[in-house]
Amino acid sequence: MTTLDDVARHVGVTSATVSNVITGKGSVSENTRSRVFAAIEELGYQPNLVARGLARKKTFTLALVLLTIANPFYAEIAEEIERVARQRGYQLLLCNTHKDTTIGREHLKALSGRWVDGLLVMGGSLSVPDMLAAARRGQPLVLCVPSENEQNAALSVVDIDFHHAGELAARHLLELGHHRTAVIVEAPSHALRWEGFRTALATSGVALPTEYVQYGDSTMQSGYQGTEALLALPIRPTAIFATNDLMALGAVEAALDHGLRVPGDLSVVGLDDIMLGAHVRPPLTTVAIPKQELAKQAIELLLRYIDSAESEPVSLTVRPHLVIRHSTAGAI
Amino acid sequence: MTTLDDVARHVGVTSATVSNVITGKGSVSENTRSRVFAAIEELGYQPNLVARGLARKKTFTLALVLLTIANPFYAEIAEEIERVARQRGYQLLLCNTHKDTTIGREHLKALSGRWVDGLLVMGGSLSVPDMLAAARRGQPLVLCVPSENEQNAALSVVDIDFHHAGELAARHLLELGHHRTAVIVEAPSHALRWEGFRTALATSGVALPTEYVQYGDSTMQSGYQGTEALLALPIRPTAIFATNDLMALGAVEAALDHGLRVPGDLSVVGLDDIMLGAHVRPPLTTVAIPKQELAKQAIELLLRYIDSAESEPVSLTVRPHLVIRHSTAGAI
DNA sequence: GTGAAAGCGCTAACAA
DNA sequence: TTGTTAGCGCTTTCAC
Repeated sequence: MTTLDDVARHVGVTSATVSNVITGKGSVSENTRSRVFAAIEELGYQPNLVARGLARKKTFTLALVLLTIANPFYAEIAEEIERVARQRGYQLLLCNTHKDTTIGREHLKALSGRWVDGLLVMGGSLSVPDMLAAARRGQPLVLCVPSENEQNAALSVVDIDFHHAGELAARHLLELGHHRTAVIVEAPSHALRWEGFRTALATSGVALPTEYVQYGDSTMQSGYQGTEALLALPIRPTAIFATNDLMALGAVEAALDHGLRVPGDLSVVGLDDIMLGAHVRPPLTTVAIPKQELAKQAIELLLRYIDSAESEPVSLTVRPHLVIRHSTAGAI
Repeated sequence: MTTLDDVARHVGVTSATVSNVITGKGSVSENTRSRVFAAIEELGYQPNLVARGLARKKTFTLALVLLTIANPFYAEIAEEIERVARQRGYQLLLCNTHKDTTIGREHLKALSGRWVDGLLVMGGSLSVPDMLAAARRGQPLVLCVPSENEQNAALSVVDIDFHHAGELAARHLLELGHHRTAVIVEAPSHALRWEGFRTALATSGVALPTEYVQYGDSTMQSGYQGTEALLALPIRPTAIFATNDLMALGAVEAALDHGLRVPGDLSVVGLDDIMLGAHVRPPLTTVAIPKQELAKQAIELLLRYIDSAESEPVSLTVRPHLVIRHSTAGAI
C-alpha cells in the first residue's frame, strides 16, 4: 500500500504538504498542488483511514444498533440509513442485539474501543441506562422510534407520530362508512396507535367496545387468531385495524379462510407499509411509516451532533401517511 | 478515555508490559499480571482498536457486501453472519451496492483504506473484475452463492447445490404421485434448479413439456401470472415447482383465486424457505437453503484466510433440504 | 508556501 | 521478567 510519504517523496515535498493538499487545509502553491494530485493518481494512493482515525480521533464510522436485521421493517430502514451515510462519507457497522442486554453491552464496549463517531439506535435494542451512559460520556447517539418505556429527556430521538397513525386508519374507515370497527393490537407497545384510533372514532361518535379489541404479538399468526375471534362474535365487525402489517396480513388470510371477501365483507387496514403488503392479494391498505424520511432525519441529526460537538437533546417526529390499496372498501 | 499508559503508570510498569499482559504474549510475573488486571478493572480501560489496528495492521472488521439488505433473503443471512462474526471478535460493515458497479467500487475503495480484514460478498453485488482485483492484491474475499456468470477459479466460493434443490422438489412431488408437474422459473439465473428438477423427473420417466414451463422474475406477481397461464391449459398440471418462495406464494394465491384448493387440487413447492412461507396458509412446502450453515461456512472460510495468510481458492457447497409443510399432497 | 517534529495509542523487536 | 525504542500512517502546530 502506498503511503503519504511515498507520494511526498515522489513529488519531492514533505508528507505534511501532501496532507495539506488532500485535506485542503493550510496553503499550498498551485504548482505543487497539481503535482501532488498527479502523483496521487499515478501511485494510486488511498489514504489510510485507520491512521487518519488515530490522528484525528474520528473514524467516519457509524453504528446501527437494532434488534435484528432479519425483521424487514428494520432492514428497509437500514438500507436507507446506509445509503444516506455513504453519501455523507460514513460507513455503517451493523449491530444486532437480539433483545439481549448482554449482547447490547458487548457491542457498546466494542464500539467505544473502535471510536465510532456516532450511534443510531433503533428502539428496543439497548437498555435505557446503557444508552444514557453512552450519551453521558459524549457519544453522539440518536434513538429512532423509541418504545414507550424508552422516552427520556436526555436522549435525542426521532420518533413517529403513532397517535396520528391510528387516527389516519380510523378516519379512513369512517369515511368508508364503517361503524363496527375492531382493532388487533400489540399491547402495550402499540398503545399509541390504538389510542389514536380510538380517539378518532370517538370524535365521530363511534365506540370501540372491548370485545372488538384483540391482542396480538405482531406476527401473522396472532393477526389470524385475533380475526377468528372477532369473526366468531355474534355481531361481527365490518372493518379491522391491525397495528402492524403482519397482523393485518394474518387478518386477511383468516377472513378469506372463513369464506369472507376482502374488502367486500371485511375491510382490513394495517400499519408499517412493508414491501410485501403491496404484492399480496388484495394489496393491503396501510398507514405508511416514511422510512426514507426517518432515516434521513436520524442521520442528519446524528451528523449534526458529530460535527458541532454540541449535545442539547433534540426530539423530532415524522408523520405517517395513509396508503390506500385494495383491502378496504365501503361498509356493507 | 484511559490509555495503556494510564494503566501502566497506575501499576508502576511500562506500557509494553501492560500490552503483554493484555495480549498474553511475552512473559509477565503472576504478580504484576494480576496488578495490571486490577488496574484495568479499576480504571475501566478499553483498548483502542484504532491504534491497535494501525500497529497490527488488523482491524477485526469484516465487510458484508450485498445487493440490498432490504431483501429478506440477504437480511436473514446477514443476521447469521453478524452473529458468527461477533462471536469470533469481528464486527461487520454493511455495504449495499444496489447492483450498481460504481457504488460497489466506491465501497471497495473505502474498505481498502479502512484495512478491513476480509470481504464477504454475496453473489451479484460486485463485478467479477472488481472482486478479482481485490483478491489479487491480497484482500481475503469469499463469494457467497455466486450467480452463473460469477464462477471463477480464482475466487473462493461458498455455494448452494441448486441442482440438488431441484431434484429434491421433483422427488417429493414424484413420491406424492404427481405426473403432470409444471415449473415456474426465473431464467437464466435459476437454470440449475430447473435442470435438477427436470433431470429427476426424467429419471423417473416423467417429462416436462414446454407448455408446463413458465418464466418469472422471482416476484409474487410473476408466480401468480405464471400459474394463471398454467391453469388455463387444456390439461392442467397437478403440481407446480416455483424456483423461489415468492413465486410459489404467488402460485398459491392464483390457485386459490381460481377456486382451486391447495394442496387438494394443486400442490405447490417453493425454494428458499423464507420466514413468511411458514406463516402463510397453507404453510409452504419448500426446499430450504440452510442460511445458518451458509453463514457459518463462509465466515469460517474467510477467517481461515485471514488467520493463515494462505490463499488457495477453495470452493464449498452446502446442501439444501426439503421442508414439508402443507402446500403439497398426494396427486388426485 | 513548505518543512521539521511531535503525537494519536498501541505493538513488537531487542536490550537490560 | 521488564524496559527501551522504534515504528504503524496520518495530522497539526510552529518555525523557517
